[in-house]
Amino acid sequence: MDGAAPPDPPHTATGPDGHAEQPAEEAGRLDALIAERRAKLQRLRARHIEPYPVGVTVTDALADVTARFSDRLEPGEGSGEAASVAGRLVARRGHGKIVFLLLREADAELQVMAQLDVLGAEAMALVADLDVGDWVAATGEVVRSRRGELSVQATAVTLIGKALRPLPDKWHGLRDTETRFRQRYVDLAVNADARRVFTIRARVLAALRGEMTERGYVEVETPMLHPIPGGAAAKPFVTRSHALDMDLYLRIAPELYLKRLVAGGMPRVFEINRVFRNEGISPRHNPEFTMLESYEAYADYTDVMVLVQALVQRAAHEAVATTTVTYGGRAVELGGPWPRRTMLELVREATGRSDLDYDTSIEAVRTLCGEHGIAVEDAWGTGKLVLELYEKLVEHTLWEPTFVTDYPVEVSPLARRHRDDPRVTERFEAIVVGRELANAFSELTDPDDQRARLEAQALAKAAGDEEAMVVDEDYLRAMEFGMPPMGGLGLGVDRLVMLLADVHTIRDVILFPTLRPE
RNA sequence: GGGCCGUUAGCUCAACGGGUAGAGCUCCGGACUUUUAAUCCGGCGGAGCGGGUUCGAGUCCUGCACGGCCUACCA
Repeated sequence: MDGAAPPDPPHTATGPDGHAEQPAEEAGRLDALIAERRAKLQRLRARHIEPYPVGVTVTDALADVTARFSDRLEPGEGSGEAASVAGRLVARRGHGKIVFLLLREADAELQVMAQLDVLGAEAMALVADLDVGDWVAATGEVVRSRRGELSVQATAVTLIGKALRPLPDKWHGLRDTETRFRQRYVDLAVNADARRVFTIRARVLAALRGEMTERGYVEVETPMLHPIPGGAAAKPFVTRSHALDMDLYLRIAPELYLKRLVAGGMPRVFEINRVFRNEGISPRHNPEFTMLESYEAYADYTDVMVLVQALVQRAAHEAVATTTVTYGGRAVELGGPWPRRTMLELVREATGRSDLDYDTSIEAVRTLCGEHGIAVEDAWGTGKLVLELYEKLVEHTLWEPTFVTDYPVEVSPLARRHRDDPRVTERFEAIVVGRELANAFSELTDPDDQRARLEAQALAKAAGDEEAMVVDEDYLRAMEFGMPPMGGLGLGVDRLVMLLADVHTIRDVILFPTLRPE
């Protein structure tokens, strides 16, 4: 019985290929692809070829070669000029004794021809082991192929960085949003649109810095770690200093430090850098985002309006070469002077209550909010209620650039009271495509008024408003030393990039947006 | 934070009233000295994680994870 081996095992029938001995590999497809490339790596090392060499000599940027020969050479013609280029191998077309390699460096692409009778058998064997995704250098004459493609007729092809993982589909690219954000290196490698957006971002930053610098503003760097969070109404991130044995806050705005600098005698300062707000994450909100803030002595908010227009228009010119941009299929004209509208008149128009004013009884304004389905809180004064009406009814309707001016004092604790109306401040927000792009005011420079406003904020905080400000005694001391009048600005750089790049989520303009770990 | 939706091969996408999941690209082997998503022949590869219902679950229920959208807060 125990010796009666079944003569005809029913489950081991093998096909003509007969791989019955192979244990069922549980490793997935990806592991197999990686194993394949590792095998190539081993073959190279066995031939004493280093797949991760130290720096290589590359004399020509791909973009320079393509530009230099863009309108030269007939199909099949050689230039007699040599080039030494490098890039990522993004496509290969093998024909046995000739192999076409497409290299990409940034947005430039150039074909390399690897030909048996030019390179020799040994080098061709190396070319045969190249994979899409590898970093490759090539040297040779710049020629135009018979079909007219500018090419390097390689006399040497060198692997300069082996890729062990496969790149996504060459045609469909990478679409999965999560992978695009988590593995931005892959997104940038295969999606031209990702490169386009971040090129725009770089140009916007350069344009903003250029305009500010030319206008005589000095770029400064103020603390990211604040003992007291201030300068905006937002929940901060808290961190811990072991050396000081105290909590510190990642800044929610650089505002109060920049104003200290103006008090100290720097009449025009600006800073472009990250701020951090511990609030919700959404297609338009990332916990860390980039702000341009600037302060100019002797200026008021009307001067800042001129500055904002100049900044946005210059950024548009330098990033996308026009001030007429398209956002979500709809045109926006960023050029020309932007209209100025007070918040009150916009709310009057939207509600049809031409008699509405900051003196209107609070009950009447609450009722008005109720009529428009706006939930209100008991602690809100008339100013906050009017702001709610504006934000819910008006802001999203302002497509073309608009300066919305004269915000209520109640919601503007750092802005100077309006010279003609103490109930409102000399503050504006620049609204474009229904979204706030910038916030600015004639800064409050009266230390007594400032103290009163901060103390009101402190009361609100004590009452449970997590975003209310706290009293910053050192900032008040700086004010007491005397401040010149000044105009201040905060401009959301990410949103400006979104506008100019025509993208609709902030994660598309931030290289590594905040995500939960995988 | 709340609601809704999603997760199928390395990538991009399918299919089915619950019955052993298909394609293109990639990849591997072969042919090919001018391709352009090269082509031709052949081949490999898969249900986010965990429970449950069921004779049988990728499909139904449920928990978790991650993501997307809306909403709230905000910029």
